[in-house]
Amino acid sequence: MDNLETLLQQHFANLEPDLRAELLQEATVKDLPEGEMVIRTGQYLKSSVLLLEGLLKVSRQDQEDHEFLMYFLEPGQACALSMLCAARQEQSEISAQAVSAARVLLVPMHVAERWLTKYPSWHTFVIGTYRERFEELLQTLDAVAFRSLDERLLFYLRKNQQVKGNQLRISHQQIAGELNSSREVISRLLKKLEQRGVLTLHRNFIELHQVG
Amino acid sequence: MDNLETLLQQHFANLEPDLRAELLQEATVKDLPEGEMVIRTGQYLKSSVLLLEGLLKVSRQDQEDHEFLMYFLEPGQACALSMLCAARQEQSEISAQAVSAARVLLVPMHVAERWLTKYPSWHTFVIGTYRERFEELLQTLDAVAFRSLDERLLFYLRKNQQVKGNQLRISHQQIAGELNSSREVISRLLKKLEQRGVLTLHRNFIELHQVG
DNA sequence: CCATCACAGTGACAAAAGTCACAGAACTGT
DNA sequence: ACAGTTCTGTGACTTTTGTCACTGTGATGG
Repeated sequence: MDNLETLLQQHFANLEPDLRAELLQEATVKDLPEGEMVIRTGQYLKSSVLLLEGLLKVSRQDQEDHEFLMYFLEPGQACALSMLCAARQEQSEISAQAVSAARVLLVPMHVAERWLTKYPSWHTFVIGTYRERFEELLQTLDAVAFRSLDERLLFYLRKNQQVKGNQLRISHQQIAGELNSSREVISRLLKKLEQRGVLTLHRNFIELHQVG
Repeated sequence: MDNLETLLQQHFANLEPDLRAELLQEATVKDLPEGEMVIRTGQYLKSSVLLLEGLLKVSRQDQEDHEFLMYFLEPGQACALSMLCAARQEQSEISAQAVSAARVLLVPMHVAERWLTKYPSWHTFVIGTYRERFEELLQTLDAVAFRSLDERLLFYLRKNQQVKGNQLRISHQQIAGELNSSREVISRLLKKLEQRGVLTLHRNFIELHQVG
């Protein structure tokens, strides 16, 4: 597929050409409609996930109904958690969902491992992925540990803004879920933020104003 | 130093002999008295930290006085965060403190990078370090995000128990700091735990009972 | 056009955690 | 032995967050 090669070149420019070629051979391409789950909690992964197109939302879940937004993945990035689970042959404790229609590459575990020694650029990529996600995670941890819910809400909205723009099509219920809070509380806090002029509330979407 | 080689063999058995030899040449050994900070927030790191002996406490801090226990490092382990900061030439946002007298190896950044391609076992070690710490961090995140303070307190105590044994020499104030709470609250919760028979309170130390 | 449904707003109350004030107990050095 | 310090316990209060109950409102589909 011509299109595929272009995407690879565009978003994975740092990988050496040989590796890109082998990626096309060894990896499975998968197209995901909006809303589809790529990874589910409790699943055993046997592949690493690389994102070619679209937007993925990676979140943490526990036994009960709690879920929790960790970070977004954009094209050219890989899911560190998927590598981690795959490598350990353990159950996934996270889930990934396509926020918008997405196209991913699935690299089988054993291939990914082989490449680590074969291609320096792959190795760098993997290490880089861990590093980036580690930092994201630290930020999230900070927010949860040190900030109160209203600050975290703002943090959450900004994070969404970065990848989705100013118009967020999302319900209060969903937000509550991803911040592990309850709808009523989120409603109240959003109202406050509206009064402060940070955003405007509409039915089923929130309009963020530019930062002053 | 003979002792040093023994320690290396003992705790870093998975590293190939050549690498262990080179470690002795290239890395700086540093002895830390109890309580000493190895890494401070805001510092620029130029080395990765490997632990040979003793116990290190790695915590996160923010601008204000908040601090936050992330995990403990035991001999044979390396600080993933130190690798991360060093590699990025960024300011450290964490701190590491010797809980008991410790001996560490400092591997200069450029050497560590060179080894990544030179020694497969080093490469495996680094990836493994990221993975382990990633998982620890996820656990911590879970605790903070989903658990209430009394559960987190228990989680914290167990974590300490694993590395320090049943007798914890620690004040309520310190605990409060590392859980980002306040002394009074911790005192009260500890009292509850004592009533439940989980532990016994003494001045400046807490005795954990065996898990039933 | 109306029944249904998801979404949003709100008041009242409960629970969890943080803050303030103070007191006593145990250690420390002189 | 005594003063000073650190650690701990506790009651009263506030703030933040969660829960419950109920209302309104727009969308959608027969």
